Amino acid sequence: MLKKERQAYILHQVNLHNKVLSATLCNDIDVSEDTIRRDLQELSDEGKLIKVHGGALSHSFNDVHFDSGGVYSQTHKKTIAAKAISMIHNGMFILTSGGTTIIELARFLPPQLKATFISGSIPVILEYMKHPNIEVIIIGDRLSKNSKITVGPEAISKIRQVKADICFLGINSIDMSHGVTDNDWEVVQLKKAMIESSQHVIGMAITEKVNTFQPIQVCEINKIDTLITELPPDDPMLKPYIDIGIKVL
Amino acid sequence: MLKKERQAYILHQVNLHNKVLSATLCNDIDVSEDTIRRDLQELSDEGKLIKVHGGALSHSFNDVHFDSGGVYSQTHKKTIAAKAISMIHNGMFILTSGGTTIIELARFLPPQLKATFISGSIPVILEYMKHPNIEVIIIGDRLSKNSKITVGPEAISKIRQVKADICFLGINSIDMSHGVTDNDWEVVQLKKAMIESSQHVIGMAITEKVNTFQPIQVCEINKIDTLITELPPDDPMLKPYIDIGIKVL
DNA sequence: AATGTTCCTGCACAAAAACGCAAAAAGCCG
DNA sequence: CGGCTTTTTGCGTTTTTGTGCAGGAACATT
Repeated sequence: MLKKERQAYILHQVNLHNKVLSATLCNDIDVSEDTIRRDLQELSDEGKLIKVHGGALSHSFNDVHFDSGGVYSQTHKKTIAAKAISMIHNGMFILTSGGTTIIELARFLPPQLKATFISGSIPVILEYMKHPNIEVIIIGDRLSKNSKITVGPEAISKIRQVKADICFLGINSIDMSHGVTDNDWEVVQLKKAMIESSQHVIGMAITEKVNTFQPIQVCEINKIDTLITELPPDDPMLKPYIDIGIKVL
Repeated sequence: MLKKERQAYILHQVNLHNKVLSATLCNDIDVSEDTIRRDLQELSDEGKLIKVHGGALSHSFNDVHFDSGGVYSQTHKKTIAAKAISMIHNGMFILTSGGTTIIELARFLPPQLKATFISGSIPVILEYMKHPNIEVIIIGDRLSKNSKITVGPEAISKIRQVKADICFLGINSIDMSHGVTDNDWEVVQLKKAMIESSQHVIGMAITEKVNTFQPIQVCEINKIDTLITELPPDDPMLKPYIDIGIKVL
């Protein structure tokens, strides 16, 4: 069998089944595994497929690209994400809500981290999918098209079954008297459940959102254990929060 | 034998078998390998064939034709999606598996359609999200990084709780004796549950996948109510399926 | 940490291609 | 016909290409 012929066969198989094992291939065609590996290497160099340990993947199925769009205040959110990541350790169970801040968090998780992330937010899950080591648990239920997160009683009951080590909450509004507030009733229900199911609650907010409030309350201010903003912890704006015992990063 | 005559013969052979070995040729015609090689070189320069180490290939054989977007056999898959859409009506509950064929289906749902789609496949859900009117229910559980679909007992039990009107199944392999088969154990478990929970099971497969099989069985052939391929229903390849009572579109 | 896979590197060997050269064949023309 | 050029072909030698094998590194899984 000619080399090109063989490579065409391999490509065909990959495109047909989205993945292919080198062991299977060297069995199908009658050549050594080295040859298969070299073929996969070449095809991979040509960008026809993605070579992985033990075989290859189709290129088309693999890269799901989604418009994250221009993220508002992205540099601030990256600062926040970096601080948040310092609180994550191997083996943790971590609940995360939705929101662009959480997406940034998901995007910058260190590659060697091994932990379990639980979420119902599709954009966040997309970022988790790119990570090589973390385990991802998806909360199922009805998909809310606005917030791109699963909402409903089923989702809430699933969250209640979890006892997470920490919970990262993207915060839309927070102030001393109203606590954490938001404007989507269904999302608020979810966040409430997440807070109840976590030993440690971490709020993440850019300072534009600090000291503002919205119609629906997520929780009292004292439910938040740690607050992360893009400012240094000694900024006067954050002092009231520190004074009532919230840890500020 | 004249040169022109010889080259015509070579071309004929290439077009007939899609490939040709220079060793075979110099045996058939009685000339040295150098001559054959020179002929192949000339024909290759004229673009009549593709010269490779050890012989030559027909041009059609070599180039795997991708359509726009990089999805393999996309036009076929669009044909299939169009046929599948004709089976969907307002108000239906619809279970869908994963796979590129289903993604095409999701992408081309008519905008005015109002129905409920249930799925655990992230790429498919992304397409559903863009639709203005449909309701989307997400099956939760552990996310399998390979197949980008939620798998596990929780997902299966959720599917069991559903009684869907129809189920669209992306099929990896189907043949008369092995039924529907696949190569990922966890995905197979899901598909089994989907079949049990649906009143009408529709298999979607490009014909390259018809009459092939893989290690793990999803279901017997008779569990499939309707089979959709890119071919017209009267194609002889599909006759055996019609004969055992499967509706073919 | 321990184990079995899979991967990469360098090597050897065989098959095929490229190159140069010369002989043979064909064409051209007086 | 004979002499000339041009084309085509075959043969040896050198290079390149394709393939398999062994040993150690990297990887995944327990």
